[in-house]
Amino acid sequence: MNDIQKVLVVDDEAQITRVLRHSLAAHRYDVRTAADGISGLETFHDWQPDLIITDLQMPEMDGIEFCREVRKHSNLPIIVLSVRGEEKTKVAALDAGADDYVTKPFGIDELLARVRAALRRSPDAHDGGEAALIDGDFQIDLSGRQVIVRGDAVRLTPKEYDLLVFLFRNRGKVITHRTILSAIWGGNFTEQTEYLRVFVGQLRKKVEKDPSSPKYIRTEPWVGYRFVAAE
Amino acid sequence: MNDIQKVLVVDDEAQITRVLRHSLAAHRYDVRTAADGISGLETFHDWQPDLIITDLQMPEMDGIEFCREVRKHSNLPIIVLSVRGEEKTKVAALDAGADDYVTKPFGIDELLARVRAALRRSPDAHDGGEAALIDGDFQIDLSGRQVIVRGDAVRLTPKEYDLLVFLFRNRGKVITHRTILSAIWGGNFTEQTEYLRVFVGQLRKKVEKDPSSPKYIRTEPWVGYRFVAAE
DNA sequence: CGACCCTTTATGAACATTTTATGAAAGCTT
DNA sequence: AAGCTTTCATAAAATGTTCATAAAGGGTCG
Repeated sequence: MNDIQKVLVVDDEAQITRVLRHSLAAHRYDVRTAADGISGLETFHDWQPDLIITDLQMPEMDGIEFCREVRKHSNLPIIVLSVRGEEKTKVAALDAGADDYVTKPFGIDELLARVRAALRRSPDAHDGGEAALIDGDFQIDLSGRQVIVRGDAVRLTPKEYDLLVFLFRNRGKVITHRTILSAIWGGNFTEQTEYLRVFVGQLRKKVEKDPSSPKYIRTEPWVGYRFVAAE
Repeated sequence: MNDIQKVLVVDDEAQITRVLRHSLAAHRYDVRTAADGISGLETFHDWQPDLIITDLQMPEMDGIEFCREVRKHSNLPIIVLSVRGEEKTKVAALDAGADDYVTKPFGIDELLARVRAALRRSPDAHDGGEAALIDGDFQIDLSGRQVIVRGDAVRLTPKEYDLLVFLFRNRGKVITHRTILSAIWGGNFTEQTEYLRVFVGQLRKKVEKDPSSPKYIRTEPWVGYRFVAAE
């Protein structure tokens, strides 16, 4: 888990997203916004946020449907915003997987407190599961934030760990440099491929038996990297 | 976790407790009520409920103080009810450890949905608060609030004890500084990592055989701490 | 007052991240 | 195939952050 938490705001009203982006950023959250459910889901998959704040009425896909889609892949906290105060809607949203429901207009301090409460309760929400075995030699314990290689626990720095987990979560697929940088370092670092090389190198040294011919973290020339799990 | 979930309702207005008891019981919850914070805490300790619903204004001990007390021993979901709509109060309650805040008057269906949402999110079966053996040298007696190291009882200050118990409850996992601070000191202290260092240092001096190379309370650089129990 | 606990502050050491530099490998062009 | 260009991997310096510890200041309760 990062020290700095990632919040995805999904709303079609630019006014709302602007306010939220500003307030959340001022409180040291890493914020991204999406204008509708479809692009919200995209950002969710690429960026793996720690919390989602979503409007209920949106074009293309409404908030309830959006919750359901997100819940298929993760149980990270979702806070729903809406003007509608009807009880049925609230119940539907909460039962669709939302964790909290805030009616507009809302006080920004209250929302921030609810964000804190939601995050506190789920320190690592998007760790879908407990331990994940890759093969006999290599084991990742998501909930314990621990990596075991050939029996020994390996000490990874935060960025190294984030990188490894991100690669692992997308195992099998090729992931572009851009995508990785955006997910681990944030949207302003998508050109810093040097970082990536350095950290991939360090990871391989700590995790691979023979770092010069890697088994798990393969490089896909001209494109990016691919994490391969023996299965 | 039991099939049937236990809900504790704390409120001094008999009207409210009656309605809640009735509605919750109708949905197959096991319900108990308490009229103030003190007896609420008692029932909490004796009965170990899965969720707490509490009013904010009560005689003896207000809802915020009550949240804090409960949080010292457990992180079960807490839903706060109140007539006061002031934002500051909401923020204070949420930062004191509440998971949700519902303003009266509320629809019973909404409250039930929020109860479902809170319970869905909380994987913690109530952890029995009895004695816990860590290994031959180190023993924590939760119900007796006592710690024994190599045969001798160790005197711990309140914060030291709370910290130790919190680490122990999350043993095996890495816990971030933020999470610990939020749990022990409350939501307004999540940046005071100095506190943490001081208290971890004191704990190690009292509990570890060799404080400079700790066996139980490991530091996970840049992330937090991990409590390791011998197996 | 005095004991005790909690909160601050200060400091050197340990550590992670960012930057820069360099050589090797891979594709493209002619 | 030779030469040019882009990309990859690693090492090592520079920068900034966090750790542990000691010790001082402040509050509280009897």
